[in-house]
Amino acid sequence: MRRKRIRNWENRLKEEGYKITSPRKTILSVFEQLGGHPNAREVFNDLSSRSPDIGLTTIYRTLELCVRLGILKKYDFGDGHSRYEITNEKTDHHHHIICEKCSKVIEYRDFLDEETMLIKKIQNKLEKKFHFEIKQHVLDFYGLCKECIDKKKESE
Amino acid sequence: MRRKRIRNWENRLKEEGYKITSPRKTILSVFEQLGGHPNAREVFNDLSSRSPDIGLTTIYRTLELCVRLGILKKYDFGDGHSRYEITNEKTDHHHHIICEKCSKVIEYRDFLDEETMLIKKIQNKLEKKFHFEIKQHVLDFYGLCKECIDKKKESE
DNA sequence: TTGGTAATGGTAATCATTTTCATTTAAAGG
DNA sequence: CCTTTAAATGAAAATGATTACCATTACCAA
Repeated sequence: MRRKRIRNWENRLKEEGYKITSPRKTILSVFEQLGGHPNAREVFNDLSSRSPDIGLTTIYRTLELCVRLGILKKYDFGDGHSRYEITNEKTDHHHHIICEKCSKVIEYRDFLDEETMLIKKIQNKLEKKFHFEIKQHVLDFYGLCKECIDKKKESE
Repeated sequence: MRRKRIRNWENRLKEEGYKITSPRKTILSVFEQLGGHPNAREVFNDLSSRSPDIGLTTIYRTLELCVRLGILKKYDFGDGHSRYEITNEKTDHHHHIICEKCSKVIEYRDFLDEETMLIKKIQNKLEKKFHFEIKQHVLDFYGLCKECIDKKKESE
């Protein structure tokens, strides 16, 4: 049984009354094919050969629209570029390990059960204590990746 | 016994061969007195009456220098401004709850024992698996604060 | 007190992101 | 298939945070 590729994001756009345009298809295809956490310019560069007529403005607009509709997730790792990633069951909840030197990002999603429980527990307490309505959390680790550790050793 | 106020940051600067200058004193005093997580412009505005001759450039330079020396910590909550906070025993390790609407930031340092143990465990696992050298982690919660929840209800 | 050097401050530059506006296009209806 | 029309697009200019440059100033060791 062939599984039909359902482009969920097309439905989401239609649901909200947005048009399925050629630039939108092209931009989303980058996320479907490449994965990772590209920023606006990286999407732009990736498209520059295939679709040189898509402007950076449209990329920004499309990315923000998709974030609003939950099609993409937006991350800020503190390197001055907003980064985006397609939302789906597989990538839905995970954390990051970020190299402070070269900005490489690794993601992982094999949480310990203990972790999930602890986060829930903390979240409940915080909601009560501060009257917040907590929607999401970020648990990211920062450090040095293997390559940057090696480079550092060499230069010493 | 009077406890002499030891300005740790003066020592840190001297240790590294940096000078104790009037602008640096003034800028650091903002963090000692106000606390919170001001960004560069907020520091600048706070000083505009007291010390109108300190340039925004110097603020940026001083903040980054202090981050390099560990005198300040730098945060990025994704609202487009880097925010800074003085480092000391009291504020050393904590987490944030950030309102996605108004960008208010609450910090908390409860639940650290449980957290410490779990984080250590996760950290070890990740270091082995990905050959990373993990230096720090961020556990922040995002959602809506009481005021923004109320406002939202009113407007419905 | 003074000389050397780091620090400063104003201005201009940079870089990511947004806004503006004239032109193009998706998609609904005939 | 062919209009119609509002939404979408792209180019260029605007914005806003941060950084670079450079001439001037101010620590601080001698």
